[in-house]
Amino acid sequence: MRYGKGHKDETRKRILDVAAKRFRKDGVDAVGVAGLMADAGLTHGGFYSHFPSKEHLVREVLDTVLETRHASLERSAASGNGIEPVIERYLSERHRDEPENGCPFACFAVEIARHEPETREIFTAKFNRHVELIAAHLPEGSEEQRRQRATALLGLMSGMLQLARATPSPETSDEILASARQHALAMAVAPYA
Amino acid sequence: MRYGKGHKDETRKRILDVAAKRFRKDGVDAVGVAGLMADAGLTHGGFYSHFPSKEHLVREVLDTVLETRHASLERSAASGNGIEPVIERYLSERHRDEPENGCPFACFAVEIARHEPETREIFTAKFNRHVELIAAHLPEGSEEQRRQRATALLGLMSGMLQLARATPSPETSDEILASARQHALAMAVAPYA
DNA sequence: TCCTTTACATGACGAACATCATATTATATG
DNA sequence: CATATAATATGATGTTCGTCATGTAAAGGA
Repeated sequence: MRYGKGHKDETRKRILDVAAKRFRKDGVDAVGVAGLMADAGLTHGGFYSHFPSKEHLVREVLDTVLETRHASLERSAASGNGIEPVIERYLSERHRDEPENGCPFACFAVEIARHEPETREIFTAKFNRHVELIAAHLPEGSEEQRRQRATALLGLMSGMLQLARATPSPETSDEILASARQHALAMAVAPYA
Repeated sequence: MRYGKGHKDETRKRILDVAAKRFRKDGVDAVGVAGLMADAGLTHGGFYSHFPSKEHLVREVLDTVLETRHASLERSAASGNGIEPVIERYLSERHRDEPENGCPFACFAVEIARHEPETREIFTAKFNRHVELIAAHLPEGSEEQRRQRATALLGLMSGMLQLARATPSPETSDEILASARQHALAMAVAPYA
C-alpha cells in the first residue's frame, strides 16, 4: 500500500533505531534482518528498499551511534563540570546494565575488527575525533601527552565496562566498576607518566 | 570404522585446539560446528559424540584457553623479570595481529557477557584468579590496592588491544599500542591514586 | 577367526539466515 | 474520479545453522 509523504523516512529511522539498540544488546551477528524488521513493526521483505545490504545498515548504525555519542560528550563538556561526571556515568551500574543505549566502542570494537575495512574506517574516524575531544578536556600535559592519556582513558573505561558486563556476580561486577572509576578518575586529573 | 586406543582423545583435543583458535579469530557465533570439524579434518556428524552441544564446547574452550593463559603468566612471573615484559608482549603488534593465539579476555569478554550464566561463571572464576596473580607481582600498596590496580591494568590492556585491532590504519593502531604500553607500564610500577 | 564394539561418516531434520521477485493497496497526482 | 505510483507485505530462493539417526569399517576381545 502507499503511505503519506515522509512515511518512508520515518520507517527508515525506526529501523535504524531498532538496529542501534539490538546490535549493541545482542551483537551484530546474532541479529537477523527479519527479527530487526519485526521489532520495527514491519515484515522482512521491505528491508532492501531501505538499505542495500545488512552490512550497509551496520555502517549506518555505527556512524549514527558514534555520532550521537560524540554529541553527548560535547554537551557534557560544554556544561563546564569537567570530565569527572562523564567518567562516573560511563562506569556506572546503569551503563553496565543498559548496553543497548551505551558506548558503541565497548560494544562493537571486537566485532567490528572482523568486518570489512570500509566499515572499520567509520569506527576509527569517530574514535580519533572522540579522543581529541576527551584530550581537550584533560588538565596538564602537552597536547600529545593529553591525546595519549585520552586514548588510554577510553581503552581503560571500555575494557573495564566489558569485564563488568561479563561478570555474572553482581558484587564482583560492582567491584570491577569501582576499581575502574578510581583509576580512570586518577588518570583523568593527573598525568602520572 | 574403529581406530586405535587413545585416538578419540586425540581427536577431541584437536577439535578443542581448532575451536580455541577459530573462536578467537572469527568469534564464537560466526564459527559453525561443520566448519570447525572440517578444520579438524573431520565431518560434522561426529561432533556430538565428543561434546553434548556447541555451548558445552564453548565452555571447555573458555576453560582451557583461560587456564593456558594463566599458566603462561605464572611462568613469566616465575622468571623473575617482573611484569614489564608481560605488558610489552601483551601490547605488542604481534599480539594484536594474532588474536587466534591471544588473550581470551580481550576476545571473549563482550560475547561471553551474552551467554548463559554457567558459561560466564567460568570466565569470572579464571578472571579473579588471574587478577590475583597479577596483583601479587605489583609493587607497593596494600593487598586491596594492588588487586584493584591489577584489575584496572587488565581492563586497560584488554580494551586497548581491542581498539588497536579495530583500527584499520597501521599507524594509528601502532599509536594506540604505544599509548597503551606507556600507561600500562606506569600503572604497573607505581600506585598513582 | 569371528564378532562385537567403537569412532567416525553420511545423510536428513526443521529452523533461521540474507536476499530478491512479485503481489497488494492506499495515497498522490492527473 | 481514474490511474499511476510508492511503501509495504507475501512468498520463495538457496545456504547454513545446530542437532540427531543411522550407516560403515576396522580394531579389540573371544
